[in-house]
Amino acid sequence: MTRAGDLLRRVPFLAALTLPERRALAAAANRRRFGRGEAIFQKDERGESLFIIEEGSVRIYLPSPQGADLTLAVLGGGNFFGEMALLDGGPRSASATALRETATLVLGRADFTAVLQSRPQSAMAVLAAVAQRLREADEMAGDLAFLDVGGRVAKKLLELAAAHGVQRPEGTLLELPLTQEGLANMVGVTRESVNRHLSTLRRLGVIAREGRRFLIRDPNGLRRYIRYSRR
Amino acid sequence: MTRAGDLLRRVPFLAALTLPERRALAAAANRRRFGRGEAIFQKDERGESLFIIEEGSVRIYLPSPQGADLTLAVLGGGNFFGEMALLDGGPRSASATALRETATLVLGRADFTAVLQSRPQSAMAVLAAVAQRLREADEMAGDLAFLDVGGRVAKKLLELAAAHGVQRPEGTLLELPLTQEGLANMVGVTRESVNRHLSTLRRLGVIAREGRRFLIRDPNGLRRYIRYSRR
DNA sequence: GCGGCGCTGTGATCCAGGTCACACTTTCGG
DNA sequence: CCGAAAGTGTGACCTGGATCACAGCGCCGC
Repeated sequence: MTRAGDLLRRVPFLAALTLPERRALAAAANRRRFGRGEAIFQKDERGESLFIIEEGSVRIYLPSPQGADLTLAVLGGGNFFGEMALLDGGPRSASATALRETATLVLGRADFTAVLQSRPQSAMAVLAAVAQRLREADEMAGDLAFLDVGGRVAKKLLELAAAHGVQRPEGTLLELPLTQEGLANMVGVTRESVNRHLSTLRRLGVIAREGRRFLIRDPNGLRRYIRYSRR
Repeated sequence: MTRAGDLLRRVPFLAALTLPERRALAAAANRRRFGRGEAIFQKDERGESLFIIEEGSVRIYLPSPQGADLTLAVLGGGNFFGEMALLDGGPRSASATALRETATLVLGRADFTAVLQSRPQSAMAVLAAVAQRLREADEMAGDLAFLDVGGRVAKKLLELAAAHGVQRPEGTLLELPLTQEGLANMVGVTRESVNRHLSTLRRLGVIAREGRRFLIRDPNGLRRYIRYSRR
């Protein structure tokens, strides 16, 4: 219980609650753990719960009728997801799976809405978070429409660097181990195309491989690689 | 003022306000009119206001560094826009222009947040609306990643039919006059490609031109035309 | 320490759709 | 009512990226 209380204080939209309120919420919530690769929910299911990530990481994606799918977001500890079905009453708009061993707190609709209704600050924080996500979604659509594959790959690498980068003397190292297939799903192309662009970027000395992670030697090289070729 | 009061009652997220509150809000708001084609705001500007459409219609779009741009939404009377910059404090995430003579009510940040903070119902309604938009944005990204041009065109026609369609004995007529260029900007392709797909759809007897509008003879034909070819 | 499986790298091929160029038609303002 | 401007239809061409098909490679588990 104490652990959960601690967690909840670090979730922005619950920060406004008093300690007893957070305790009560933690008591009301269920905990669920998911193994690496385990599905949390599927697009189009009905959904009545909000998930808060205690520990681990979760991939939110649109499944494609064909094999491949499109990764919309990868979320880590302190983040929440699954709110959309609760807010607008529709079915789940995307699928979610755990990328590794992940622990979550699960809030039912009633508890979630109760918080939003009683705490204007919480509602504002959720509003800010959802607006932020909408912003990112629109940007993604723009990238798909305007950038060619090379540009999308380069831009995604920069984003990942900003989110998960660690400074090193030789450049920025991307923490999270990422397969080319994974990157391909983030930018909506085939693995082979990603491979070819990474090869040329490597040849240009812009990036390098460090085991299963990427080292970004020259961020400006990446920026220059973003060409608004299409339309 | 009375007019504005009437309008405000029809805006979902303000429905919870009492009449005097709506009057006060209408008094606090400015009114602005925009001519056909006039810019309302530009992407990346700072924005401190929310717009409520009294009458007219507004196109929200991402400008492309090259000429073409991507239309994210076309909004009509009773809708609001410009909320994102207010909610998350960022710059305008897209540009907006009036498609025809349009009258708006403009709410400053303070008035908007005051309503959200004092009326849980209003906050919930805005939350639902924003969630809805996020849903649509994600779907758009999925369409750009998964559908070929023909599929995107067909799907967009179906959406437009649902939103602006009028039943006719021969099929569904799309109210809003729409140029091929306009349609191309909605699905992120060139005007020429749209033209070719429309031609084959017409040849198939699925759609027909009725002056500047479209007549959809066979919605199922459109549905069949949506192929998840890519990836 | 070795066998296998998941990842990476790359060539060959094909085609959807972008680009350019131009003629025809409709619409609308003066 | 006429002329310009906006919108439509189509051909020729070219190219980015998908698809298919393997060949190394390295990491992991037994």
